[in-house]
Amino acid sequence: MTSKIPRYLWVYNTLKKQIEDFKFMAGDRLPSEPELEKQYNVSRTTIRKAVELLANQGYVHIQQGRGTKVLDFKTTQKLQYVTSFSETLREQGFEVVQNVLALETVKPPDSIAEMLSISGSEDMVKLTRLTLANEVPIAIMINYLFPGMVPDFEQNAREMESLYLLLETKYNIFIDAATDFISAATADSEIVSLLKIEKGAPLLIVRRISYRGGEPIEFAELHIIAERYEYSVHTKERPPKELKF
Amino acid sequence: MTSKIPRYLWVYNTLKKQIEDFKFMAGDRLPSEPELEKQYNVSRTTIRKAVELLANQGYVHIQQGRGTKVLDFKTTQKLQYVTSFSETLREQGFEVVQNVLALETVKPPDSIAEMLSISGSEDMVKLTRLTLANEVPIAIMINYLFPGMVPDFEQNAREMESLYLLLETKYNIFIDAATDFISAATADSEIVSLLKIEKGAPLLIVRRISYRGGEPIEFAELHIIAERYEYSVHTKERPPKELKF
DNA sequence: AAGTGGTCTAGACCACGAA
DNA sequence: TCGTGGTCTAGACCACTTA
Repeated sequence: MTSKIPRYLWVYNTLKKQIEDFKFMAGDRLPSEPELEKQYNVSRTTIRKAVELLANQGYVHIQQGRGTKVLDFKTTQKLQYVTSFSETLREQGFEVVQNVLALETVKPPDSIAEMLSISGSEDMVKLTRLTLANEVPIAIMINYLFPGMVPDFEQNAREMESLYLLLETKYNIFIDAATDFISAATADSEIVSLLKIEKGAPLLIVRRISYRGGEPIEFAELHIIAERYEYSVHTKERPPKELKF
Repeated sequence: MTSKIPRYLWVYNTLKKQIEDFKFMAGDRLPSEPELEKQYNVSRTTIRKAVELLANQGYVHIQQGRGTKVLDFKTTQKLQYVTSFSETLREQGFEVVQNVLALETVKPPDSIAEMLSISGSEDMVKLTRLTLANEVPIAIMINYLFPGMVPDFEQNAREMESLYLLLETKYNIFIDAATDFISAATADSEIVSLLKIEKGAPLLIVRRISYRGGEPIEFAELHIIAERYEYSVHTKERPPKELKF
């Protein structure tokens, strides 16, 4: 029964919950690895995998020779993963509505074709939406998708809550990485009328390429009203040592 | 002799080099794990650790039952790690100069004290610099540091190339994580005169908290001319499954 | 059914930090 | 020196994909 999930995940989740419930306080040391072995009755490999996950999520800090320190998990959480814009807003407690402004089939502009490493003569689905949080306009979002990946997209698009959720549930497409290119601009007249802001107001521009298994599967362009939303990103340790050959 | 570095790192670096040298082409499969075991004469654990690293760096994509696919490493590289602004510019081939505009000891503004979870009555070192790339102004950078961590900072600050490099070499401070809060604004008159741009020009605002071992050690605020620099970020897979208890 | 990656064990020895 | 985490082995069995 319990056997559906791997043991290291069970250990990970148990320890994580204890940290979140303050059974371990920030600054405390986690029990040592041999001790955890006994407590959970698993091998050291399994313990280490669980603790490594906790470290990746920012719950603990591992130090050779010293022990594993519990961190203040509220400060360094949940920022390092692929999420959609609307999901992030919802997590922050906003009521999010996405109004579809346009749904077309177009040949992508050269700049986008180049970023996706495609020819540009291939048709793509272009979805333009206005994002409102608590009924206030926040952003214009434009998504480009490959028609072959999303059959009958038009029917589904108009009633979806989140594009990523739709991709996962209806099309079984799971995005596992993304690259964001972040810039800034001032509002031009088209944006002004859609977002109902003054001309010249600052906008955050985010261009995102989403990947599954190393293949680009989506391009998105967000024009965000800077005064109403802030983008946050958590970056982690440097890559492993380079060797000189 | 060779024993200074762990074997999994050696395997990792060897495979990585082969991918970068196109010994394995994008789309190819990496040899299977048992095969790599034989080739490198190490255990499966060691092979798996090396391949896992490659996957984390975006060189390969691992699929259970199917194999490990080599990716186009140029498209998804080197974006997920902590780096300094000036280091990034240098990597892109610019000649970077940082002019120190001011070096003061101040009590941090409430907003910054709050982000760092400190009282605000504690003094901090405030360093204000103008960043030029190929002699063109790019950004204003303001750093707040704890005086206790950087004794004799004034002498070192004026001649450093990169703040992070100085922290590492002189003070043995290694930043291992950072959170960026990214926003946009339009240039006010103070910025206008320093950066020599028109009033109202779009700026990217990046506020960064840097951590070592879960403790905040630095706060930085960048005002970047949006037309001259773009910020990029790579995010990865979602966290492990949550369990319901 | 065969081959791939995923989980797990029991045990060994090494490297680092603190007392 | 002792206790911590870091590396590594040889082997077992499981889960997924493809044929």
